[in-house]
Amino acid sequence: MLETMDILKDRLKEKGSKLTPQRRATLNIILQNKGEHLNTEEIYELVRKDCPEIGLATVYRTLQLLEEMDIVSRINLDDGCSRYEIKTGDEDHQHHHLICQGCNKIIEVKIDLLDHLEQEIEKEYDFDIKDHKVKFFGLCSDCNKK
Amino acid sequence: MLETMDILKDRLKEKGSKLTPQRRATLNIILQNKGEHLNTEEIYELVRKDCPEIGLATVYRTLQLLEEMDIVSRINLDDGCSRYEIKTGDEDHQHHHLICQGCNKIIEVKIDLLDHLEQEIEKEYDFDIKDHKVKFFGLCSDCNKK
DNA sequence: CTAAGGTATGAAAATAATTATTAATTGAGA
DNA sequence: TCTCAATTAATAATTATTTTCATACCTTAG
Repeated sequence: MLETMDILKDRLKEKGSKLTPQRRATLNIILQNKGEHLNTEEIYELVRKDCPEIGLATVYRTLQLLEEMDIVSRINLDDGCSRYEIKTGDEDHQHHHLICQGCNKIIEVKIDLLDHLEQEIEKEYDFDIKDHKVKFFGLCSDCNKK
Repeated sequence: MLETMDILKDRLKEKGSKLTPQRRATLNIILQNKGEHLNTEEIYELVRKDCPEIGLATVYRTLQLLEEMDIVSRINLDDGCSRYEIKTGDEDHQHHHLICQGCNKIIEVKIDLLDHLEQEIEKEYDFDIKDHKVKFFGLCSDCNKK
């Protein structure tokens, strides 16, 4: 099984770019925090522990790069900043997010029943769907009890 | 049938707030541009025609207010700014957006098959869903031909 | 070995959307 | 009419993000 880091290295090479220590450190933080949905600032703080000389601009640039390389996805939870999570290669098992309006917790939803809906839209609107983003807002079970 | 403007007036009064000329002008622009998805700057420019002395900050505040009052909804199309559209009272007929990656056109989708999905999620995750946002990215029929 | 030319970087400045502050104005109710 | 909270315009401040720029780092050609 190919490690994510090797995949990144290959994709960078294809593009004439290099896997630098800064890029390696940034990807490592994201890998080590699978399940979290860290924003840029949080990633920056964590990366600095391994790589204290890194600049914030480099983190921004690296995250952009990782998104282009299809290694992470950017999540927008309407909280004023971008968050990132590692992409699973498993295309059949996309997930979406439940955002609790009580405690801001983020829960990942593994169900994906959108295929059917997509087909219907593609037919009816003659629109070639490449990607979708779905968010659900509401109250988690903890907040519901209160 | 109650006019949207009257609804706004009532809801503002309940809260001890007033329907000012600036607020009236802002809501009017949004009503007159049903089907568009104007951003704050665009709304500001249009409102200024009726109400030249209005400040941009007031437009921001008014849009926030209109969202709180459940009169408009804020749409985030990942283009770096908030856009707004009037809310239809018709809760059974929500709509979502197709965003063309070729020409940035926005198409409204009338189909709403998410109820089923929501029920499933509510059961499985014990999460009380209040709202959802769905966006589809891809290519519209025009862009597909090219 | 050394120069050339590209990529990558940190620091700082620039930008864009939005929010806070403040002092003046407005308008509804006593 | 008078009073007082709500509202406003103008401006400053903030926040997230991007760009600029001079420098550092490689790799390859000479």
